[in-house]
Amino acid sequence: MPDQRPHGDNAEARAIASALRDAIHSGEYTPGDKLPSERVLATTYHGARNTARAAIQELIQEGLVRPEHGRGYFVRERPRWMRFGRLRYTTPMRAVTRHGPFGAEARAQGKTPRVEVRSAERIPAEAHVAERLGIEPGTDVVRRENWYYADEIPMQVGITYIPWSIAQGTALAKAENLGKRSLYGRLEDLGYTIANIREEVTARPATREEAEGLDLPAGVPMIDLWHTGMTADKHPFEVTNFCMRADYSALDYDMPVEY
Amino acid sequence: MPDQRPHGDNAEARAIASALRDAIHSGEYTPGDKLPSERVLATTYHGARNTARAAIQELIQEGLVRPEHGRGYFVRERPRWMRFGRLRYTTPMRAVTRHGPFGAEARAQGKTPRVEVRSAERIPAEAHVAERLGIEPGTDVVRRENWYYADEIPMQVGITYIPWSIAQGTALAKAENLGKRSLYGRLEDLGYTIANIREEVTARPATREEAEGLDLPAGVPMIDLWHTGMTADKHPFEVTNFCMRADYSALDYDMPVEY
DNA sequence: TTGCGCAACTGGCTCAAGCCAGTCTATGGT
DNA sequence: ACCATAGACTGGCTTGAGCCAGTTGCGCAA
Repeated sequence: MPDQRPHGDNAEARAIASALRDAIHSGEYTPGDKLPSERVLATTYHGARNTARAAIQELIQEGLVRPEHGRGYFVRERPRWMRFGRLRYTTPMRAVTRHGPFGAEARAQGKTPRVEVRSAERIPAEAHVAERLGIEPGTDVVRRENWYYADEIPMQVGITYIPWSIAQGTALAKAENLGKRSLYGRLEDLGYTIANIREEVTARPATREEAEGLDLPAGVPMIDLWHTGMTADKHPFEVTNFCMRADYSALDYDMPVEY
Repeated sequence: MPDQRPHGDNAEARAIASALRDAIHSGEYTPGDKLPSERVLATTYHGARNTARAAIQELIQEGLVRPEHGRGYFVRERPRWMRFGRLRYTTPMRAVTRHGPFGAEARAQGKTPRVEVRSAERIPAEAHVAERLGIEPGTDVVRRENWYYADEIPMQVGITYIPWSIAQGTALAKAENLGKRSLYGRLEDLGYTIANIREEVTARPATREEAEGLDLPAGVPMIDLWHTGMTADKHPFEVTNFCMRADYSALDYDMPVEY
C-alpha cells in the first residue's frame, strides 16, 4: 500500500530535479555525461522510481537532458550552429552556393546540406498567405514544401508560396530541385529581384507532427518564421513559412533603424 | 497488483493525447473550453488515472492545454499580441510614449505597460557582452535589469549593458526609471543616436528560474534576443539581452536586403 | 578465435491506490 | 437575508509494483 508520508512542503520530484540541475550547472556533470539511472536516483533520494523519473522529465523539458533508451540519461550539448539573417538573401551570397540560403549557411558551418522538395502544387491562397502576398484570398498560388537537412539531420521545413501568375509555366511550379541559383535566382530571372524582406518571428512548442517528422527530442521548441520577399518598391512576390528546430537554429539580423 | 495487459502496440497515453488533440483541432473543444477530468478520461479510456494524466501533460507541453488546480484542464487561447521590430527604435515612435519601445507596443495593443528597474550596477563585462560592444572583456559596464509587464502580466526581462565610459555620471547608471524619453532618448542626449541595430534571435525552453519569476505556465518557450544598438557608423554603444515569453511575443522585422 | 546467447543493466510505460490542496455549490444555521 | 461549512468535485503528487524493449558485456560453445 502507498506509504504516503505527509509530503512536507515542496514536491520531492522538484527537489531531485533541482539537485541534478545544480549538479549540471556547477559542472559536476558536463555535456555528454551520463546521469545516474532512474533506479539509482530513486534509492539515493529514498523515493519511488516514478518520482525520480518525473524529476528527469522536468530536466528533459528544460532541454538540459537527453534520454537514450537502454543506455541512460545524458547531459545535452547545445550546438546552435545554424544562423540565418539578412545576408543570406544578398546576391554575392547566392552566387557562391548551389543550394540557396540554407546551403550557404550549412557549408559555412562545415555541414553537408541537402534540400528535399517534397511537393509543389497549385492551391488557392489561405488568408495568412494572401494577406502577406497582397492578393485576394483564394487566388491561386504555388505551394512548395521543402525539407532542409544538415548532415542528414532534419533542420527545418520551409513552405513557400508564390502567386500562380508568376510561377505559371516555370520550374517554380514543378516539384524538383531548382539547382544552382535556387529559388531567388529563378525569381530574379522572371524580373522579381528580392530587395526588401519582412520576417515575422515567433516561437512555440513543437507539434506532435513536427516532433515525429523532424525526429525531434522532447523539449525542443520551434522557431516559426514568416518570411516575405519584396521587390525594391516593396511589392511582395514570395512568402515562406519556415519552421526550424530552435536548438540548432538562430536568426541574425542587422538593419538600419530607418531606411 | 498491476494488471498489465500486454500493452498492444502504441502507448496508451499517446492514444488518449491524440484523441484529445484531434478533438481540439476539429473544434470539438474551443479555446477556453474545459476538458474532461483526469478521472473521467481514465474511465472512458479504460486506463489508469496516471495514464490519462500523462496524456494531458503531453498536450500541456505542446501548449494546447492549460491546467487550473481544483477546476480542470482548459484549452489554451493563444494571444500573441506583443510584436516587436525595427520600428520600435525610430524617433517618431519614441516620441509618443513615456515608456520606450515596450510601452509603445503595449499601448498599441490596448494594454497597460509597466517597467520595473530591478537594478543598475557597475560590473566588468562578460565575454558575450564585451564582444558585442566591441570592448575588452573585463572593461566596466553598467548592467541594468528591467522587467516589463503588460496588464501586470510579466512579459519579458531585458538586461541592458552600456559601457561605463558612456553611462558614468548620468541617469543611466542609476536604478531608476528613465522617464519620458527612455533609454534611447538619454543616449541620444549623450550623442549616441541609434541608427543601426543587430538582433540575434534564438528560442529555448524556459529555465526553472524564468518559469518561477515570470509565472510561466508549463510548455511556454522563451525567445532569447540579443540586441545591439549602433550609431550611424556602426559603432555599438548598447547591448540588451531580452528574454520574452514566446506565447505572447512576436518579432516583426522589415529591412532592405542590402544597404 | 569467433560468435552466439544469456544475464544484467538501461529507459518506456502502465497500473491501482491514496493523500493533499484548491474550487465550487448546496444546505442549513444564524 | 446572510454567511459559514460540508461534501463533491477538480488537479498535484507520491508510492511501489511489474512488464516491455533497447543496450552492453561476459562467458561459453563451436
